[in-house]
Amino acid sequence: MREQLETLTEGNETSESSSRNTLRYIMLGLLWARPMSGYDIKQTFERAIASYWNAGNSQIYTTLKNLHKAGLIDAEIIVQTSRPNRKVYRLTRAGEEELSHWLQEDVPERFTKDEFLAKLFFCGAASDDVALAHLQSHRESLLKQLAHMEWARREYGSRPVRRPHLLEYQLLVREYKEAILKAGLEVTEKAIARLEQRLNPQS
Amino acid sequence: MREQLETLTEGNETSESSSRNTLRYIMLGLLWARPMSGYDIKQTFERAIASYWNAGNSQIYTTLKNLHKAGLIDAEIIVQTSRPNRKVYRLTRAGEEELSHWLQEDVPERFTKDEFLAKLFFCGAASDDVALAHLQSHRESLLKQLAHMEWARREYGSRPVRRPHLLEYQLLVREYKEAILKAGLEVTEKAIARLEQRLNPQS
DNA sequence: GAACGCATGTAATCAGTTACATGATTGC
DNA sequence: GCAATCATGTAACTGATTACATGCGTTC
Repeated sequence: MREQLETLTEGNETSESSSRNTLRYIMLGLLWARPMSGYDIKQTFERAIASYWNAGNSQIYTTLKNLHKAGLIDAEIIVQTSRPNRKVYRLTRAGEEELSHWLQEDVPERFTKDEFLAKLFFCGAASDDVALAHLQSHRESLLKQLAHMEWARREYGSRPVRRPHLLEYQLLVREYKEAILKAGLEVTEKAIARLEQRLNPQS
Repeated sequence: MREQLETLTEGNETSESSSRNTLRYIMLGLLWARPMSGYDIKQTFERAIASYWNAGNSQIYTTLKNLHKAGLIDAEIIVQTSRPNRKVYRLTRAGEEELSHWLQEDVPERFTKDEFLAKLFFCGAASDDVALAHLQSHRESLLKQLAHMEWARREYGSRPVRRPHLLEYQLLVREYKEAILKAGLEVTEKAIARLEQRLNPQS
């Protein structure tokens, strides 16, 4: 599909990584913003990132171990008495470079999975009731996501942060995500109205 | 996170599958619409589904083999002279039931990855030029996707099909996808304008 | 004679999910 | 006494990508 010129087979030692592995870079980015433990990272995902990326604890902790082994982050154990100890990680110089390299790289054009649309596409093979139920629960899901963004905006939107310049792009991302959620909601609600009309044409 | 009651450990022979493995079901759905070869399936992905799901040839062919082994599809070899032979698959009764079962199941709430937003989120750690470049190439990508949908509408939108009832939901999916692409485009263009203004404030 | 369309696959690897495992403290 | 929050991980598995492998016919 895309031709790959292999005329220059040598000379690829520059950086030993070329995109993908997005999670690694997201985590580097988070640790650039401030030093954090695996637990903190998980929290940040849930609070601020979950609508376009997420990871389970298992993946987070193994990735932290990898990043540490690769020398991109340093670890420090914070001893606590009435709570389990924390391992707090912070970016090294090499980690900063890796992050900056990723930021400058083009975003690879990979398709975005959407299981809802995939199922809806085939709803003609089921009944309209089934389609309606999916649309309704999708609407609930969208409303929940929008409510969560609203909550996050209040809770974390206007607090002093260590990296103020990050805030601007975080707002942009939120604006983007909110816009597409709302656009999806509109189409969903119109479709629900149409179907309800058809299935239940009283009044 | 979600508790799983294991009080009823027995009794799970009903259907040996419970969601996930979306690709399998998409392929069953496509074969329900009409019998197809792996090659046809790949084409259909590219033409009609690629914006919210896709798969490489390797995955398509191995999945076809699995579905066949599971008795959900039948295979027939179509001998051709001036072209490689084709293996055309069609749904069995068991396959239809599996599909219908999936269609009635709730869509599991899994987050949707978006590498563009993930990178944009951290663009405060780079320069505005970098962010601008990403936004511009994202705009191109959105325009390309919209153009492709336009093309698909003309090419495949108004032709007789074996399963006319499918068409309605396919149109809805297209409408949905188009709406969110346009919403994203709008935000992207506004952000580009803002950045260009800032980086290059002549006139 | 190069590139493209047709047509099918295998092997190795990587990313991501699920299940499992532990344990103290705080609030209801 | 029960659930939630804090806190860190390992092992097994499944889903998805990348690289590799083949080969004929048609069009430029």
